[in-house]
Amino acid sequence: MDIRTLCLGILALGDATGYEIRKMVREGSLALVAEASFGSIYPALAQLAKEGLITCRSEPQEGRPDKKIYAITEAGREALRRVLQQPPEPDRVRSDFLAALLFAEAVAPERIPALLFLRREQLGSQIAALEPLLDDEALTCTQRFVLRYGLNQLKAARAFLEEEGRRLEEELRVSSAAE
Amino acid sequence: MDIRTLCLGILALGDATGYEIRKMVREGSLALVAEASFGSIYPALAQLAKEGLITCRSEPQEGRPDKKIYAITEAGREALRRVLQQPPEPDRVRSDFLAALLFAEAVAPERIPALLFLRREQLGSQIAALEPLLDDEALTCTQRFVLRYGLNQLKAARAFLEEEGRRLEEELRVSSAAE
DNA sequence: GAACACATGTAAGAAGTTACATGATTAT
DNA sequence: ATAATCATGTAACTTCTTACATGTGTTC
Repeated sequence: MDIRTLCLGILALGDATGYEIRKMVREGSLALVAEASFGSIYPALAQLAKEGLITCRSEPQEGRPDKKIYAITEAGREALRRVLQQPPEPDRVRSDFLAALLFAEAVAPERIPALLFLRREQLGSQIAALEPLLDDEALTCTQRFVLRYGLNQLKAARAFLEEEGRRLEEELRVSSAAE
Repeated sequence: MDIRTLCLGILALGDATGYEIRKMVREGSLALVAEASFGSIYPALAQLAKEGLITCRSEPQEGRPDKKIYAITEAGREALRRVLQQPPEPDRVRSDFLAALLFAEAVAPERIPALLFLRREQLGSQIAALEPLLDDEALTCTQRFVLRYGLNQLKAARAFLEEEGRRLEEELRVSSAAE
């Protein structure tokens, strides 16, 4: 899903400014799912507006640039529906942690316990950051579902590391002692 | 982790050609972790060789281009170690499926059951493709760990969809009937 | 008074993908 | 015969990020 479609989809959930879209992508349930920077969001919004898939109204502000509030049009909804008819691509996971584990075994096995520890920490704080979002009463049931899905995945990873991480460390100790 | 480092790491696991690296990234435990196309692998290998982090020996072949077998050097190992000293970045998940779910609620809620179904199918075949790899006796314990980690995540997702997917569909039926 | 939140936008550059170029061998 | 596998490489293109440009208001 490219940034254009992402912006279009977010605007289907409600009117927003570019700034707000960025915030949603960084903090909300959308953060689990996608990424986007200002440098890609603003041009995407301009393009969508030019094509009539969204509209823009300016709200004057003092001491800062006018707020540009974008709203999806019926043509935009239709375009989004067409995209959603396609089966979504498989999720892509890009895990530097797992890659580092694999490579560390070859060149720096002593680094592995630290990698496991760091990841457990990281997962813990991600979970802690996400969990309170569930308390928001305003969530739709699908938003709640997505959040819970994300939490489920993070917790599954943490549980795996708790249970199996020590076992891995043990195996490595044994095999390095055998040399 | 950029493609350069990825190639360097793979060569730390053993000598390989560009073609083989591509295969590992598509099929092995590495497929869970990273992606790379020929268009990025070949230039990366050429660059690494120029910098002395890997070496290249050519093996003549008939009827096809010479096989270029790359091997990591001690300088390469050292460079890789330096990279591994840095804490790895948090995993990035890019899930068009979850995004589609969120957006579908707004513009095409009738599409949600199909999305859930498709994802369950997709997870099933990913799991089925990965599971037999565990039988490979040649896996190092870390490679096995990574594979099992990946399987654990896929199964956690599938279990979540089995249990909670139906509940979501039910909730949506109720709320659409209420209109 | 330093840092962060608000607010938009552009331009240069990084990083990678896709498609092209070439062609034998092997399996279906 | 048609497609897939083996094998390398380049060039054009897409896509996105980072950094710059600008400035006020608010919080620590």
